[in-house]
Amino acid sequence: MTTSSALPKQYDPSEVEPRWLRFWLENKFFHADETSPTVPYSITLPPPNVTGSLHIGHALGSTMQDILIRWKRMQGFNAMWMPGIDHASIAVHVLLEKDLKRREKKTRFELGREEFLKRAWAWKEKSGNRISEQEKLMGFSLDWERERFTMDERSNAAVLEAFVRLYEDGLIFRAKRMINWDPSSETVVSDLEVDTVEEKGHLWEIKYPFVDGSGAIVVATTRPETMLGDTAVAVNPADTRYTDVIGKLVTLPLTGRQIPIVADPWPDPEFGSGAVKVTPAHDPNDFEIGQRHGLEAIQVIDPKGRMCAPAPAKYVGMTVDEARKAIVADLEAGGHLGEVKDHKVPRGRSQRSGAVIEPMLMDQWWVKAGPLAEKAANAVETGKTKFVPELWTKTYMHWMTNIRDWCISRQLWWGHRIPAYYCECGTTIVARTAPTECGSCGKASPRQDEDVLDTWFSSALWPFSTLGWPEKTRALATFYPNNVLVTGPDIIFFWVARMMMFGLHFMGKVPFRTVYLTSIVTDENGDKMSKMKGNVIDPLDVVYGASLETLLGRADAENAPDAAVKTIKKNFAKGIPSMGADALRFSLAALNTSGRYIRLSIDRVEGYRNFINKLWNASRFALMNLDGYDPERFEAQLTTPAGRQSLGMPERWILSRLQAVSSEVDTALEGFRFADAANAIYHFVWHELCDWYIELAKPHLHQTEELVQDPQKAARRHVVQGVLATALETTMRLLHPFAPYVTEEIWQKLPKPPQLPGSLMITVFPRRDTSFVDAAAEAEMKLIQDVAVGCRMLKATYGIEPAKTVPVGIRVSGERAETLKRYRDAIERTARVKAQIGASFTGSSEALTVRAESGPDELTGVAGKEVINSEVEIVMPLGQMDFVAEKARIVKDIGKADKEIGGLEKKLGNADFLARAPEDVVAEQRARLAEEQSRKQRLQDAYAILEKASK
RNA sequence: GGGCGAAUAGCUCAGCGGAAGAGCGUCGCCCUUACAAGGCGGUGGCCGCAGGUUCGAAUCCUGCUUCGCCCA
Repeated sequence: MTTSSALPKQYDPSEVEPRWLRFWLENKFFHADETSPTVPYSITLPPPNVTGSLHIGHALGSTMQDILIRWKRMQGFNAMWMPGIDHASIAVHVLLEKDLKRREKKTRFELGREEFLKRAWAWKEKSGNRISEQEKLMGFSLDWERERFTMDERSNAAVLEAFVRLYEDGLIFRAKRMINWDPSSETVVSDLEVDTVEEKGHLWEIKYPFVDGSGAIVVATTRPETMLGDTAVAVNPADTRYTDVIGKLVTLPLTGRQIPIVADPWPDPEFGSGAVKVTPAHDPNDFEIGQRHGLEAIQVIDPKGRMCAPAPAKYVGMTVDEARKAIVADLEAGGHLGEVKDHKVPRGRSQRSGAVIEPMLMDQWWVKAGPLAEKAANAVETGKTKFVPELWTKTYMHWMTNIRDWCISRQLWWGHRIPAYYCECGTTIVARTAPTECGSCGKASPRQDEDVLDTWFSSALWPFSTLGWPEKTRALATFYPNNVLVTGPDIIFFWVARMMMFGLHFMGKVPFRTVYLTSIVTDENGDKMSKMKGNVIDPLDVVYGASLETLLGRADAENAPDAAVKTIKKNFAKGIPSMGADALRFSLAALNTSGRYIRLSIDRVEGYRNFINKLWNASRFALMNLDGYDPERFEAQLTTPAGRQSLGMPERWILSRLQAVSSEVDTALEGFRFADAANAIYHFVWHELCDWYIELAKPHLHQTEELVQDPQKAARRHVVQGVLATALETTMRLLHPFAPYVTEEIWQKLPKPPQLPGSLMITVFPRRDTSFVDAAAEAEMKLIQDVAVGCRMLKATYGIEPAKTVPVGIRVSGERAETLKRYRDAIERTARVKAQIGASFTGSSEALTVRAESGPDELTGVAGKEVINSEVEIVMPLGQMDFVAEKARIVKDIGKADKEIGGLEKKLGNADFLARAPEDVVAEQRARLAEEQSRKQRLQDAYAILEKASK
């Protein structure tokens, strides 16, 4: 017999996890073969950014993907999950440039392109490998042999091909338009990567004198320094105050230039003076006014964020802020300044560098988004791709139908260099290989564009570039389109939308059939996790544990602000205990409801770690009691009707419940309801298997002399062993996608038929087998549970220690009495009572008996009474009962019954209800009323007995 | 300003037309030989407010209040 020392009392993930990870990797169980004839199921991991490490958002999304992939793999699909890393052009720049500045006090321009790229690659090697390692530790079953990088050779080839084809199709062009300029990194940034925040500022009124000397027009502006580039003043044509001045010329102060007053719908007569200055080169709205009126765009701010010619020499070289001060002072000195008010000013800041964004007019490369977006919108409208939760469809559609052209050039070095070549003669050549000479003038070596492409350009190709595109590979044929894309809603525009556009354009098919959007993980207070705040929970810290010192040391190394250090000290005063990958994964699944946020705290994970431990101990118990068990014999027994008959009610019950939970999990996962699936398993394992089945199994498993002698008992023991082992084995398969390590560990130890494969992860996921569904067993078990719980409640009410066995009488008749008698030992064991079962009571406060025949109760003494329903009640004789407490409890119960009865009577007294409600509903309500009335009567009887006794 | 959403137990959230639920917390009692990372029991709700539809509303509709998020 196995002894308890064979398995530790507490599950130790640190010992278990590395073993199975190695086993899975060595056996290449994560690898999918594209030539396999089985039905494919594929997911592409949204590639993590190479600058980071695995954070909690990745842990969430990837856990959901792994659950899907492991589930589908076990269902027999050819499941392929594509791993990779994103080169994150601008993020790497920001990081390396900061480092360069701090350590060497240099800019990237001083370092040079070549050396900078060398460092970027070195960073990629180090950081990229770390992320992959972390993904492995989480147990993610990614197909590592396919791992890719957005700047590896094959990706480069895909990007080049895509650019050239789009150019040839007229969907990529170069044009001078308004862009968001980051003066600190000296590059364009995407609209999507600019946050507009309201900052404190001023509204300045400036007087522009009319050229004809007839006074001045007052304009209001939040950016006085841009006046040097003004080329008009605009007023609303509906604004009667200005009707007469439209068409006049004003002199631009400080420059002496003459500019016109134009009528345009843009100025809001209510805002400021109603007249606005127009600077087409430095404001998107002004640019449009400029377009409408054919105004010149004069650039007075350079790419470094400094004033430049043709601004007056005095200001050239000043920063925007310096220029503002100087200009305001000069305007005031010249008598051109009007009122100055405090004003909230919207300011764009780069999400990446934090720098204030300058709108600038520049030549850049663009993707013509309209035609691509039309197809992408249509694919969702026609259901070729679906969003889950469905509400995100609107966000996607809204963006797609208000699409703007996509600026794809970046003045950065780390990325895919734009395959455009310029000749001195003015010709632009876009080609797959560098041209040796200009096609139109014949001059040698046209110069390649210095810029690189927006990172998201390569991401948009990712679902098919990873499978070999532009080559027509077998992998592409097998795994494209993907079944699902899992990502966060904040990434809909970056990834989802662009993958849809490029997927449809290049492949002619949507890249994925379903887009599942995860919630956003926040801390327990609902605040977004941030290193600046110190409330970040690092998934690997949860898995392996981290002391407060470790956390503080890391914060220090990352130059975290004092506030963050304080938060860390408060939130993680005792550090983070090691929870194991399974506990974290299960927590993320269980908390992933359809809400938009997941508030994660260590306490919650601890709760689910306890669940893993509970499962571990249930298995430990089973393994201690499975000696002599023969899985093949049991399996054979289950396949015959006679064998099935030999199962006891609790066995039939737990196998029936197992069917229910299996189908719940399956249905929930089909609908991406991960929390429902996880909670169904949690409830089954804890509150059905452990709380009831194992408790009921114990007496049959106990190896005694008597049992050895009695062949019937030995046979019964074997059946119980079989059911317990089977239930656990099935549970492991059900739970495996959520908690792969502990389930594999337990599964490997369980005795099971020899024909099963060598790893749990390649067994078959449980399917509903209706032959095991047993409503009768479920009803019988419910009665046993109700009675046992009733007994426990009576005991708890009177402060009787749970371990102490007390006598109870159970009044019940008919079929139910038979059930209770048959499973008397079950009640006695689970509630720790000595039960007498019969149709009526007689007795006193010290002892009672139950009579087989029905008749009036003759209780002369005091007793606690629990009414289960109209046909079952429990009485417990008590010498020193607290009459007051018991009467109060009964009064409360009568109150509850009264409330129910009142509601039901009202409902049933309503003629409209009787006439219009479906028959079965009416019948149900009638039955409930009868039940409640009977229950109330029993309670009143009990009360009367107490009254009599206490006199 | 435009759009999208949310409000249910102390907290986090399920439920989305026919008996108000779970997990965590909290309060009692228990070291009951699988598990104290445990067992048993209890407490706790005008289902945001006001109307409407319906025989019947937490659930559907309208308005309001409060709070999020996205876009300008």
